[in-house]
Amino acid sequence: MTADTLVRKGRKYDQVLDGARDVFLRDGFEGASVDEIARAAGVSKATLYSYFPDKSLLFLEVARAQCQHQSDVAHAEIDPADPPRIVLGQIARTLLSFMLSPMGQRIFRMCVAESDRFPQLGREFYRSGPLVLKVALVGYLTAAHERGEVVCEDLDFAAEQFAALCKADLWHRLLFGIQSEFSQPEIDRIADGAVETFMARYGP
Amino acid sequence: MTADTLVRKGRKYDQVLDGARDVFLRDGFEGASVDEIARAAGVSKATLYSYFPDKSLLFLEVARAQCQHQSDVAHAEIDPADPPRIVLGQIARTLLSFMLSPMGQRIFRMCVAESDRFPQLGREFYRSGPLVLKVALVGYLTAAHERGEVVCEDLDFAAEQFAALCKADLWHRLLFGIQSEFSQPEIDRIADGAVETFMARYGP
DNA sequence: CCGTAACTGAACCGTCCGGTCTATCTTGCT
DNA sequence: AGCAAGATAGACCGGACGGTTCAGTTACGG
Repeated sequence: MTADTLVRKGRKYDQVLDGARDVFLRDGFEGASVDEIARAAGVSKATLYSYFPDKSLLFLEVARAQCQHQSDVAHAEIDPADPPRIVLGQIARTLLSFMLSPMGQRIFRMCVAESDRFPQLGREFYRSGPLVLKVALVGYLTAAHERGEVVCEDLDFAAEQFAALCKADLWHRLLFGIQSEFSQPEIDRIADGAVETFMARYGP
Repeated sequence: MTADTLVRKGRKYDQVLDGARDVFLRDGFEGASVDEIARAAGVSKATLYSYFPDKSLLFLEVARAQCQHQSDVAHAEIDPADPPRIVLGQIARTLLSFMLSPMGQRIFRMCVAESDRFPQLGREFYRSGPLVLKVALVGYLTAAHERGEVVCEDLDFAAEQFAALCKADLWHRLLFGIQSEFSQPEIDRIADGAVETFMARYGP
């Protein structure tokens, strides 16, 4: 008897979660049928229901796991000694590549759509994603501030503005279906523009 | 016989559209049941189906009307002779008050959620809202640029950045259910911050 | 005031979905 | 080998939904 079988209720737990993640991210909560999830997971409906008492809890567990995963990824490696232009550029590119990825897009879409039905979903997503990045950014800005590399009274607000600048243009085009693929030059343009504007305001 | 009865098929057309708008905005496309729309509209299901051949077309018509209405509202009154700080502040407040309003929030949520099912929805929303505002902003910036009040090579990009700056902080809190009501000082803080940062980069 | 067209309410149909159940098969431990 | 726990397929149930139909009522123009 392995530790896994103790914690989880059986061997196919991960299969169920993986299948559910695929279908939920593709079709949303209402759009996904339990039969299809079971099929995608290669598992019978009875097995699925032996792990999760109902569809909502399965959905929340998928969302939770996905937020956790996002949270792990979001810990961008920041060297607090590097100058702002370098670090901000890295962060902008990390953020943009996630936001514009199919996975990032689907997660966001799902959170926005379902956060009425599942209020804790939006909050958890925020805490595990945007907030993590913001905390890291504020941490770095504090260090840079002490070195006089940034001049600002409200680093928290500055961090929010920087994140917002990364969402200019491309992100809305993606969200509203104007454009779905982005070239590296397009991405660089947004990232560099964000850094440039941020430094114009908060640079020494 | 009035013109209305010629164009539309009957007296209750507006009732249907109003009821449908309320229910769709509250529950989304899937979440809204035709029975409930009929009830909210004070109309029988048969009447509803005499106007619209199916639920999708009713939804699209509601969305179209709403985008049209949004487009009318989005035409902020801009005096091209005013200095940037004044105009940008006005625009920021107009944009913020719409984004943070229950209606603006619901429309956005619906567009994001349903633009997979209805690809033209996202595009129409974009064209009738964000794009209208952006065109107005670029128009003003061009005038200000010629007077030397802003210094910039890519006014289009600058306009996108300004709109993005208005979405800092508050908007995400609203979207993810962290906060639902906003005081005027909170809004002013975002608007003034957006103007300040924009002018730091693009001011003379 | 009458006829016509719009409207009503409710019953109805077929479909799909979430969730349950059962009878059978597989797996892993001893 | 044998047994218990878990997994399987699929039938099944109740209910909701989109959409249709129809007999009866209302409202309005000539």
